[in-house]
Amino acid sequence: MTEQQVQQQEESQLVAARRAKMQRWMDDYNVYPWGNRVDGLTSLADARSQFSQEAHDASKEEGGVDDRPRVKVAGRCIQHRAMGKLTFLVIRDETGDLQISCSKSALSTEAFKVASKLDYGDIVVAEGPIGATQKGEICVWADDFTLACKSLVPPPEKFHGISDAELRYRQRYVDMYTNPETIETFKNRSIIIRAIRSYMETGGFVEVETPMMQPLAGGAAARPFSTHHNALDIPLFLRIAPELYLKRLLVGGMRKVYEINRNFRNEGISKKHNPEFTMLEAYEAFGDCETMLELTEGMVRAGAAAVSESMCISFGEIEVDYNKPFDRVSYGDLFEKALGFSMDDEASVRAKGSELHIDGSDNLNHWLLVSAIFDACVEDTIDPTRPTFVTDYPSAISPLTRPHAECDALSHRWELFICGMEIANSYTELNDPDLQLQRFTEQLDGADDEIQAFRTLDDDFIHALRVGMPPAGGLGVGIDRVVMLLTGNESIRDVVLFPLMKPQDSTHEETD
RNA sequence: GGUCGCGUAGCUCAGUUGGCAGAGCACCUGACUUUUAAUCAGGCGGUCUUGGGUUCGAGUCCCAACGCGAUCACCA
Repeated sequence: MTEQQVQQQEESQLVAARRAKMQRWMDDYNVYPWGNRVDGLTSLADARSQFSQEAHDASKEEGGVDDRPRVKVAGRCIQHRAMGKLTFLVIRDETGDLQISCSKSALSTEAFKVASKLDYGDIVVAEGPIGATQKGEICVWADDFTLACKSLVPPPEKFHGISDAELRYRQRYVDMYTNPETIETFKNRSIIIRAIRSYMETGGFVEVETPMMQPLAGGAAARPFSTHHNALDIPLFLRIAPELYLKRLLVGGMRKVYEINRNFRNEGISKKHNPEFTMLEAYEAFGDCETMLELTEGMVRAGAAAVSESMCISFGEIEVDYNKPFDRVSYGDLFEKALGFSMDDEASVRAKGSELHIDGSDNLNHWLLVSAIFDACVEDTIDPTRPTFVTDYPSAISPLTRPHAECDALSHRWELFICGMEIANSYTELNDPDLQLQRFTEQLDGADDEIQAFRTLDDDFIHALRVGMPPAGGLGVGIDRVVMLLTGNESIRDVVLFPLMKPQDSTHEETD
């Protein structure tokens, strides 16, 4: 927000009213509007569960003993109904909502005044027996009530929460308290990632952290973000993948390693792409892409089990049953089934390329053309309700992958698709240093000037391979996309707390 | 980056053929001891995203910019 906008907001009438009210409370009732430490708080869900009908009934009898459980709770005011000598308000915390009933006769004059004039958004602490109203609403009958934090900004519409997607992403904190399902999603994200970590640890994988700022951005083909280190006066790139560093760890002698962390790719933004995204990469020495396939199926299932008892989870119109074994189909079979001719049939592939008006279809390498056709019209033929491993990718589009011994056009690589999204990518790693050097060199030769500017041969990685990397399986999993699937959110922006947004106050210098 | 759609009060939205800027909620004042999006009475609130243009007159029509969304491209 610009200073001007902040100023406008602070000058608005609604804010001014809240400031005035706060000042009155400070002057007249000696209220400190910013609160202090509070011990012994009970969550709202906990407090609600402590309600006892017997104790409630007994407390209403003439001369009955009041042994209703006492609770101390805190939350943000989301509803407020003042009725003269009685005020009802509903507060919210991350576990749910609970009504607080404030009777003038049970509270100090000051506390009752504050309660009856409370604003939506104020954070309060209330203490008292947990009981119910005449209509049966479970509530805390407050005998102590204090302001914990004055909210100076009025909340959006009180009943429906905010629906404007832009506002939800820009002011996530407002989205979170007005739309409880937002917190639910991010708690589930945490649960899923914890389940995945636990699954990896159980499998003997060691979590490591490798550089996010790299002198050479390798391990994938994306465009990197670039930055600069002042003291060393060198350019640095935000990593596009941790791959080349994780493999060095296998060279060093670690058997099973994984990393869950952010990658940064300077590419387009879409429902499935945020410029920074969370990726799990795992490498297992003496494994191959088959071991990684089994690992991945178990991992996705562990995540699903952590957030869903039935493990049947809807994603838009699609329902996926994660109990069932995942499908697998080879790249070539899928291609032939979708198009009616083999991907080895160069003439038909060439013809199809022209038909689809694929860029450079006349002189593109056969396998690159196959890949373009595959992306254009074969991927969509995968049943979205069935998690599907597509295996045996062409080597030409898999420069870090070991080719098949019997047919070096194909490689030991698979990708996992669920609901039309690419979720994971895995290969039997190439550990022949000479072949790897050749692949890198070919890749660089094919690159245009712009790509050459940031893609440089990683000599040290080749050196590491010469030292010797054991045969290994490698895996990358798009964690955000897994969370999308397992929480039923169709946009990556709904599973990333603070998705990248264009600044609203962009002052653009016109350079003519 | 291309195409299409949207942008009106704090929020959600209406605004007719181009003719005084509207509603509900929120907010302010008052009443009310069992409310459930409480109710009742009264009141406040606008750079119609921004900048140009057409017109006697523009929220409305035209052009451009900005932001958001959808979609395509890009992303092995």
